[in-house]
Amino acid sequence: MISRPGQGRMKARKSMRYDYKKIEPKWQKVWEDGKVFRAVDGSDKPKFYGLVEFPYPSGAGMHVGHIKAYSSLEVVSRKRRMEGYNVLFPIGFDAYGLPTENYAIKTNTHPRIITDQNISKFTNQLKKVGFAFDWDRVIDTTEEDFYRWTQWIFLKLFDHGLVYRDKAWVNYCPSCKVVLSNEDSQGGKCDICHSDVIQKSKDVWYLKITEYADKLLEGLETVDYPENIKQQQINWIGKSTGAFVNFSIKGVDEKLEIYTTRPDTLFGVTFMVIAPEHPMIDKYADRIANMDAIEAYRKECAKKTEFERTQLVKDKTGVKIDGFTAVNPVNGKEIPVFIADYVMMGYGTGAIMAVPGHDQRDYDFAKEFGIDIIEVIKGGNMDECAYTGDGEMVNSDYLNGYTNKKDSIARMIEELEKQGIGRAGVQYKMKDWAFNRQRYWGEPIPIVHCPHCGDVGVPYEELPLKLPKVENFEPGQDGESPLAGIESFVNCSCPKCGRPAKRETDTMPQWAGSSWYYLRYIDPKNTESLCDRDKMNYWMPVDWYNGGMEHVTRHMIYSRFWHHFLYDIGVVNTAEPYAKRSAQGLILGPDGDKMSKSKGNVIDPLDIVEEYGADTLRTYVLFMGDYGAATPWNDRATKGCKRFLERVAGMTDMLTEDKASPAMETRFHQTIKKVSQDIENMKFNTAIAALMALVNDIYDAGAVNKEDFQTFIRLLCPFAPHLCEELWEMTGGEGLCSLASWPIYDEAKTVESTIEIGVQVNGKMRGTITIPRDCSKEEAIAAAMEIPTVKKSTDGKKIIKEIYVPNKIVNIVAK
RNA sequence: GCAGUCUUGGCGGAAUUGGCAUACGCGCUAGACUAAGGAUCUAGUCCGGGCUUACUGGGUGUGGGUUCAAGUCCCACAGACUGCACCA
Repeated sequence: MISRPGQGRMKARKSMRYDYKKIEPKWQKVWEDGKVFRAVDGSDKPKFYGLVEFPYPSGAGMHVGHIKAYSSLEVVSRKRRMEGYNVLFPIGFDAYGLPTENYAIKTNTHPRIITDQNISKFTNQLKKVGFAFDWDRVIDTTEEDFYRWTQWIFLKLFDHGLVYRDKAWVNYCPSCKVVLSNEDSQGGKCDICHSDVIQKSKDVWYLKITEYADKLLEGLETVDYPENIKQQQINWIGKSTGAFVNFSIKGVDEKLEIYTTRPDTLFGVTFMVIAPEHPMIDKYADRIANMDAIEAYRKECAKKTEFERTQLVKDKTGVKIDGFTAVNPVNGKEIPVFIADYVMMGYGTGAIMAVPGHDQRDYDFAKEFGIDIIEVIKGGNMDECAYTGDGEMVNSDYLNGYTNKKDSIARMIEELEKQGIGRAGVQYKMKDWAFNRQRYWGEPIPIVHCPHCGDVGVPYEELPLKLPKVENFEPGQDGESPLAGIESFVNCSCPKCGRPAKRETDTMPQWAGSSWYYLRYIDPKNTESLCDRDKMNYWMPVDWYNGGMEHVTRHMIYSRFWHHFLYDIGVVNTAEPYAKRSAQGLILGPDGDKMSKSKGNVIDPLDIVEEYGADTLRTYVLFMGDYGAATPWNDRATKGCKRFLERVAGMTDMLTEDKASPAMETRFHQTIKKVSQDIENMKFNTAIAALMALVNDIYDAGAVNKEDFQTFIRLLCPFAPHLCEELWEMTGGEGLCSLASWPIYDEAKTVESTIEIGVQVNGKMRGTITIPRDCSKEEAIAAAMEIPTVKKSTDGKKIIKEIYVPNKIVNIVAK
């Protein structure tokens, strides 16, 4: 070890050397003026398309969470560029949305103005952190030349029969006055304002995403997503296989169709239940004797939010329909029909066959209403609860004796089809995508309602259908869109017949623009198509997409659906848009709670940039913990990262022309390997730890070869690029550090010639030996036996076994 | 209820995938430099015993198992988080 340079001198120099307030703006200007991070079209180089979820430009500005979300691919992209790739790392703004509109209403300012202000605020923040985005490709989903193509895709979907309009029970938010998709109303709460969602009958535009359910499932097998993300998408799509069965209704010429995953339990059916909204009730209202009671029950259900409906898991309620009964098609038995709110209109056919012996909900209901319970699968106790396990089929005629569920289901479906009373079928939990919103700040839906021709698409050449400028953005009465009040917009002529017609006044949901934005980055200024085909062939698919776990089901499934559709109609060149997906963990407040304005624990990234510098911020958000895990913010630890960067700057006092020692050379090669691999595996925390450890070793050595120092600078550059540019320039590096080559390691030089390994006796550590790498067992055992403590603990004992795992461990088993 | 992830010092977290548990950082303790330190540097820091040297016992949520060897694999239990949820 060499003694350290004089401390006083170091102190003075260091503060001068690491003047982040001077360094950071300097290099940001160099990068921007030189368009250093521009993606090049028509390059011969291999490409890398790194995508981060573009932000919603809220008035609050950025959050450290945004910084963490972008930092991963920022580092990967910078590394790729240094490795010689042509990199596309773009950013844009997903700017349509309710918060802006609500703020506009509150402040009586046009959402356009607010959006522009917020975008410039975000842009300023992003630039101050030094992200290597290609600023020539910024997109904004609310701009005409962008949403023109969002509308274009909608029209293509419409032309291909994937858009339909229906009166439906929808999730409706009385506070936002808007129809919500199931995705936007989870838990019965509005995703935007968190108030209770109610059920309302409305005109709804649907996109037939269910038609793509199987393709979305199959596509998952071709992409590199983490297992938990795949699983979430699989659960969301919720495919189940089973059968549709028709039950005839006594006295009327009507079949009641149900869906079941266990058709083999048909002999155990003792009643049926239909959803309160089931159309059959109104159809036969005149034959139902207790219509009053049924109406009363329906009213009660409508009052309940979906959340309340799903909360009452235990107590089953319902009303027996007094007017018709059903017939079990396999045994001719007459069974009662109930309405009950534990059956949902939105899944299957809105009607079920109830098998109380083998479904807990049906069991609870049967107990409540005193209905027979028949055992058809052996193994449970019908007096206690429903038996949902496997077992031998009983009381089931031709199914008796079957013990395998697969076989009995197959046999039953065969019978159903033979007798013409049912068929095999599949169901999805995922429902069609409710696509309209009664709001101003969104893409107008390009449809004209003609009294003669019906719903007609706006001609493609008339796109964009511009969002008109209005004075008043408040939703109209009964949740009508603000656009409904603008006569000049509403009244038009039918594109087909030319006669007077009216425009659709609803707008698209926020998910529309984000469903295809990644394509526009490839060719943001194109006026002829949404993206040039050659450019697409070069850049697509997105190589790596990072974002939040909260977008894994909604945004990602919607955009995969659109992309699959565009692929089917020949617009894009790949079936799947994203080859690889990763997700960052949350940054929690210093108190360990989720950051929120109301808790007052939000960290503003610009405060950190001001106090510690952008490089410290960037390094800390990646160093703070496992990238995928939620980690609390720690201001002290932030300071630790700054200390590290100061020590890096301080190394310029130790530069020498002397060659590094063999040991130090090994350390460098090890670090290059470690950092390179860790970045690929998103283990940024250990990559930074490895850099810190190397700095510690260099400080211990007291000197560092100048070229080695430049190697170090290049490794650190993706994390702390401003400082590294400065040190690169200071040490006479050619060009920009950001464009320098990524260091390459020599595998042979990553290993020491002699290594220290542990020695155990009976599995207990007794010491270590230093031996040549890959040395023989004899040599290692002999060295191990020389250790006094090993001698002592084996003394007088018989050595039964000597285990030597080369370069790992010696274990001596003695008795 | 179903599915998935997880539980390691005072704290955030490492552990090349079965081979020296606690790397790196924070904090803390002592010291140095200071007029001063919430700056910087040095040494120490899993818990306990020990002539504080040598050495030694215990230790990765709990209990068991496999193995020469378990934070890592298997079984059971407890707890935390995330997503879905009367999905027929």
